[in-house]
Amino acid sequence: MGDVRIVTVALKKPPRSARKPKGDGHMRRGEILAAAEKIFIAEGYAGATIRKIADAVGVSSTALYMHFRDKDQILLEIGREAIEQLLAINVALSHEPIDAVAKVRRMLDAYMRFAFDNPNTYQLVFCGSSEAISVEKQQAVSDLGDACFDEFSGPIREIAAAGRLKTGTAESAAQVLWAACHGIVSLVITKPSRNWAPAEELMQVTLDGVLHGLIAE
Amino acid sequence: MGDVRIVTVALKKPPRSARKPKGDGHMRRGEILAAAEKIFIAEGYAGATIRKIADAVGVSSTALYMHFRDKDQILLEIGREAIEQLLAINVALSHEPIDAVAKVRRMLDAYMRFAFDNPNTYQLVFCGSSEAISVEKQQAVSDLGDACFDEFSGPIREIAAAGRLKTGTAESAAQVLWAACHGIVSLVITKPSRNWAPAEELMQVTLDGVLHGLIAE
DNA sequence: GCCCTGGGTGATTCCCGTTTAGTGTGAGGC
DNA sequence: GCCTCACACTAAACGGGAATCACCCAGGGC
Repeated sequence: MGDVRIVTVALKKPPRSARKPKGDGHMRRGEILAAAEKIFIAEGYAGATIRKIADAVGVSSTALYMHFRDKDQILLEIGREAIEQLLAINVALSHEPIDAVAKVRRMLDAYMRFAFDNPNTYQLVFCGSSEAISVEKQQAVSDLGDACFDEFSGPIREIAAAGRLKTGTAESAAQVLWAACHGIVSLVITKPSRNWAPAEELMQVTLDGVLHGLIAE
Repeated sequence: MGDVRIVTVALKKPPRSARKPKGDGHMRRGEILAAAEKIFIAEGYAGATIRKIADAVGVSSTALYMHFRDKDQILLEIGREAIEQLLAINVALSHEPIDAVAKVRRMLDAYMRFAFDNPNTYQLVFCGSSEAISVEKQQAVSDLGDACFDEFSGPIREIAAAGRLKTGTAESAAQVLWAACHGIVSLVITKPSRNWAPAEELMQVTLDGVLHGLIAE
């Protein structure tokens, strides 16, 4: 066979019917993540099955296990990347020269908008979309979540140190503030059929209420 | 086998004419619910499989489909019964001769305690434990949830009518108040490995914060 | 006594995530 | 230029989920 020419052509267009050629290094890994993310965003955790992802990549389902330990690893990797963005936002905000309360408000606002923009990812990471994902599997994502929370609780500790906390400790106040925002976005996401007030209004009422309720002027 | 006596006793039972519409059927349904509830409370949605429930009842898995359309119907029925209790509490509270704000606080307090007492049921009903449960399947449970929310938003409307709402409308305020409580309990339930402040403190800070934040003295 | 009915069953279907055993291929030593 | 070997890849299968099918059988109505 005149292999030389065929090989150069093959680099542009892999043969379809035959076996899919090896992906160069971690290229295949990226392809899998891209396909999985698309399906996951469109159809959620249960809808993103191993076989569907494999078909989208053009590869057998077994091949996914060459690159990821199991299904959860694929989806958690997607979640990890998304939360890195959230963390980046928080880090950026934490360095801005603004009042601690404004910082907290903008962080929580960004958090809620992130949730509304990435509902399936948000559910996966913060609602235990599938209760079956074990703790150690979630470790990488949980650590990032902790990092986000740490960025967030920095300004809260400032506020607490300034004696401006109306109730609770810095820790419980931070947890409650976070939870209030989680509450509204998770409910709106998981129960879209209820007739909610407009998202903007809900976010604003939540922020106003909870900040004025916990933090003194 | 000395079964004769037992049989004769059983024969006395049917008092009504025609085919017995209840008796066996109704009993079996109750048995299934009891077994399912036990397993569901212990092992959650994914852990309560059709086969496990059927084994616990001592019946083939197919038999469950004689009494329930599918698995979700069984578990949603359990959820429905639980929420009826919650609704009863809310109704009772709404008739107490106390201040509207106190009413709201006690309702939300009861709500959070209910969630902590029935974590799996709470997840099933309020966290979309399995995102795959379609809207119309949830109808019965959703209606009860709406009834609870209506009981709760009664006093809120009173408060709004008295001009004591610091921000938002009666509707958005009610949704935000509910969501704040949902947020803290759902996070604590689904992420038990995080180091949370004590549940009592979280509940109190949530209630204090959100009520003072949204409602004027 | 017959027959209809309805709860009950084992086998089956389809899909899921995951595993096993085997195959084609390309890079590297000779 | 050939052989070898590691490895990306595959088909097939496994175990276990939900749900369905065709049948079975005991009892009440006639």
